[in-house]
Amino acid sequence: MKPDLDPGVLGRVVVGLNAVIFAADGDELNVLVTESPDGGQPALPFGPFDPETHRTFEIGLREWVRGQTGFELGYVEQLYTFGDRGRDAPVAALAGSDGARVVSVGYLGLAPEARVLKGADARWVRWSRFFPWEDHREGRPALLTEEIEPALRSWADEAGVPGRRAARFDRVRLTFGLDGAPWNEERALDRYELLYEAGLVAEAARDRGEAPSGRGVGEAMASDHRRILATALSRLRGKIKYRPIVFELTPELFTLSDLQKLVESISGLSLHKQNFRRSLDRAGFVEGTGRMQSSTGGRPAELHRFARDTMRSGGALGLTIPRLKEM
Amino acid sequence: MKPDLDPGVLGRVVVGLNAVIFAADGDELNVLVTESPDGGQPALPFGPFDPETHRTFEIGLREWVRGQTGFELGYVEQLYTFGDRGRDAPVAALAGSDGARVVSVGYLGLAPEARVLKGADARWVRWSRFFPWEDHREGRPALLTEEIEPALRSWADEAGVPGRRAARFDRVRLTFGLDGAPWNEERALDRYELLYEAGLVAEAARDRGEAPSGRGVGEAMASDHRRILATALSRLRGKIKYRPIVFELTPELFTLSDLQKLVESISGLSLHKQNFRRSLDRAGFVEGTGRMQSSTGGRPAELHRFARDTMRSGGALGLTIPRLKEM
DNA sequence: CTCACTAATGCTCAAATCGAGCAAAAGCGG
DNA sequence: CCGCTTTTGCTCGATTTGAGCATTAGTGAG
Repeated sequence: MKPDLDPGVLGRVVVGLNAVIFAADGDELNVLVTESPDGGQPALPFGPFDPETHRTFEIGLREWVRGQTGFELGYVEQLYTFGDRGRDAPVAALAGSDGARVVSVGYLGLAPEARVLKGADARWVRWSRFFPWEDHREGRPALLTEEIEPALRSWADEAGVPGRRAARFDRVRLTFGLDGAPWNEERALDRYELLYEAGLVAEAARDRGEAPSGRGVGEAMASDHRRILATALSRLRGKIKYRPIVFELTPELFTLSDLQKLVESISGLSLHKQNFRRSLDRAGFVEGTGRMQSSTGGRPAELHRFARDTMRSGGALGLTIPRLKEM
Repeated sequence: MKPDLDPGVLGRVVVGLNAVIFAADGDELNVLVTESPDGGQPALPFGPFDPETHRTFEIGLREWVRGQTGFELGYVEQLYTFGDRGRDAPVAALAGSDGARVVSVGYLGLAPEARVLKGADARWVRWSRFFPWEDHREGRPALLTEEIEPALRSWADEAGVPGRRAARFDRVRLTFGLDGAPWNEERALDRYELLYEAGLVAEAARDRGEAPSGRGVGEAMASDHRRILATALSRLRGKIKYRPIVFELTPELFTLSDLQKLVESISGLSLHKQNFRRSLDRAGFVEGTGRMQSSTGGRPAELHRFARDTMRSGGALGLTIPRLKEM
């Protein structure tokens, strides 16, 4: 079990940093994407990690995000490190002529506001363009019931051995909440991976070097960036339940409805208003400011702020998500 | 936002894989450690990642674990990628003479049984050697109340500005569950990091190049391995609550008490027996086999197995932890 | 000026879940 | 056969959830 790590023997590795940067814009959660160099497909912002100048990944990340977009990231958290061989093909140009292996460390970043960007080739878009099946705020999307579910069922049906068939059915049922199983919004990554395996996203055919059969569901991204984005979405959806990180996405002052709309946009669910509020003040997350906001019609709402310090001692550390029954 | 990733310009990076491998042995959860090359301090198994021969990190990991210990890992999951500069000092020898930057991808692996090992320099030890303050099965450890808490309070007290003092107190209170705040077993990593910051673990002085002041709490490990282990413990403690991965650690057949003992050993808590069982069959995780085990005294217990397929549709995907009130 | 409309806020009630404890059942050892 | 131990079954009150009704406070049209 002695390490045998002579760098002279091992192949070259280059480390890159991928950032999934979310920001709220009105009621919607947006993600920062760039136009990919190889034309057409949107990509996640990507920056090199230079071990000579950057003491930590996080410092390197913050630095190039600042340089490229002119803004300061707030909350930052490491997601996952992607190192599969197949994945460097799409970024072969970056690997240099000697074909170094590209390893990407994915990060999740949150910013309170979708600010105008310095560089022209990056823009904010809704996450739902890439995962339309994940937005259940208006009920279960038709795309899911009319296209995805039938396609997944026939994919499960195609499995050879009966045992494999049953296993596939079960997996489909549990990840997509079919036949009475509950929809779990946190499993966005599992769902993307299943769709990839079943060949329903355009990336699947592309990565196998085949011609795309049909359009595929949702908009494709460069390389494995849609998988990274799904990882980020899953992580964010899970984390708001046990850490008060929604407030990294809110402005200083907000109404309770604004906050609810934001949580709904993240989770892709519609929530029960009164119960959402109840859980907020049980946890002691927010405090009223007395100031009112004359809304777009209806009774004015009080402006609240995140109660950084006043957070109730015994209370939960995250939001509970009081889901409405599926319509 | 164009990537500028010319490998010729960037410094050298070497990727290593660190594995935290847990296995149950009787009622106790053990972790696999090796004797560190630089004498004395235990280390986590560490293997090189060779981009030439390994298609994915996971394949590389499984291969060298198989080669070094002769057994096959079951469940494997990526934890975190550690790339801070400071950390290569302790593994400088591994980085080669040209001082390549060492980036370690940490993995969590679970094995159903602490099998005898081929190689002689790796052995199974209880995790609690490294984190004695995390084991609350017999009540809150004396170490915590008699040494750690007072030391942390005086560390908080030392902070200059009053605002910083209050912030430190609050952080101590919430991570260690003081003054009425609840103890959250999942926050093992936060607690280790706080102890490190407060200089209460031996690694803190060592990494600053100082002489160790006092012994430090718990047994120290090489490099930042104790932090990696804390990451793994936190992850495992959290994950058993929403995925049925305890069963990656159980033998094929087990009694419900065995299972409870195992969960207690992982979480460091004692659980309420009847409520633990109730939550088990609400979720539909286990099924009886009819066979009995004549125990060490007392009524014989039925042997159960993990109900892989029968898992109740609507049910939770993980265990609930019906904690006993702190004694 | 009043009334309809809209959204915020306040409150209630039943169902489900959780924490805790009592009691019976089934082997073992003397 | 009796006391000991551990498994197993069951009950009960306290919380926490899910869901809906009612009231309040603005806006804008008639």
